[in-house]
Amino acid sequence: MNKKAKSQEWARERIRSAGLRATPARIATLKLLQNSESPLTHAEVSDALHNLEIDKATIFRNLNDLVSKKVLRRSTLGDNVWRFEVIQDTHEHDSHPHFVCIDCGAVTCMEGVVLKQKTSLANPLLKQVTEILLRGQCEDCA
Amino acid sequence: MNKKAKSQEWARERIRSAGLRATPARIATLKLLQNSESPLTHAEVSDALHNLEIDKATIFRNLNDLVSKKVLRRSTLGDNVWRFEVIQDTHEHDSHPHFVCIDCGAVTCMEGVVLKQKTSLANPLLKQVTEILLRGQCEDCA
DNA sequence: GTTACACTTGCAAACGAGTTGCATGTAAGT
DNA sequence: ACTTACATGCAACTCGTTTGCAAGTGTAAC
Repeated sequence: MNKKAKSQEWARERIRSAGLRATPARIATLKLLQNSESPLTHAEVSDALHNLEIDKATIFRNLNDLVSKKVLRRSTLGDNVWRFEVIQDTHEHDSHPHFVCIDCGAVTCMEGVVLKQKTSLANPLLKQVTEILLRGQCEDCA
Repeated sequence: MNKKAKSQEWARERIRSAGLRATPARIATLKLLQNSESPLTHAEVSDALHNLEIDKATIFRNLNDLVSKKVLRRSTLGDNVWRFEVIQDTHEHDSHPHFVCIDCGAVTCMEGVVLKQKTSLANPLLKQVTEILLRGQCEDCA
């Protein structure tokens, strides 16, 4: 099996195992994001797949569906535009903080960082934190 | 001078010293944000001041003007909506972490929480963090 | 292979945040 | 009080995103 067919099959399997139907639009979207080095906006995805003539609403729906199935991650750089990237299933992504570069959108995992109370007073809210997100400039963009 | 008049005078002075005219809309906006415990969106400001019947374009312009004059801080909390808060001119006006409820969207400021390295290894990325965002369920939604 | 149905799509219309042009109104220095 | 540069109200507009609905299509079961 050549590379292209492999990527195709990978995308197909990832979508199906998420409980979604492997439609051409979804496969193309996932392949595109998987091969991209940084998160892409809806517009960028739409643009890259223009030859397939997929409706923008469909792309939005697929991106959001894949996000809710934990196949993609959706983040914002502060420009009021969502960006999407494939969640690599190498390790558990819920437990550690993520760092989003506000310039390039790259998301990095920060295993070594943890939250601490400044005072001895326990903050009840801290117990309910499900995600920690740091925003700033990554080394490449600084 | 009573409390209300004091707050009014404070807002007036802060706006004027920023080089802007102290109009009723601006004073009301600044007073509101100063008395608020968490950053507010444009919609929330607009809603709170609805009895003054200030146009939404005016509120947007004022918020942005106050941001560019460094009176307010504008931040995005992951939902693609700008939120505004007064920059306190006390010695430590570092930005503090924000807690966003993933259900109701409520925002809480977490002054007492700080990031720490788990290991002794310094993470160079930490120095470039401009915003810390915690996401989870607030007490009301839990 | 055919069938059947739930899931997807395309289209268009609607939505919400935010911006802009322009005529009118007003804060504040004189 | 007068003047004018700055602010406001209004409406129209942009842009990203969502939604309702009818038509189309994966896919599991035959």
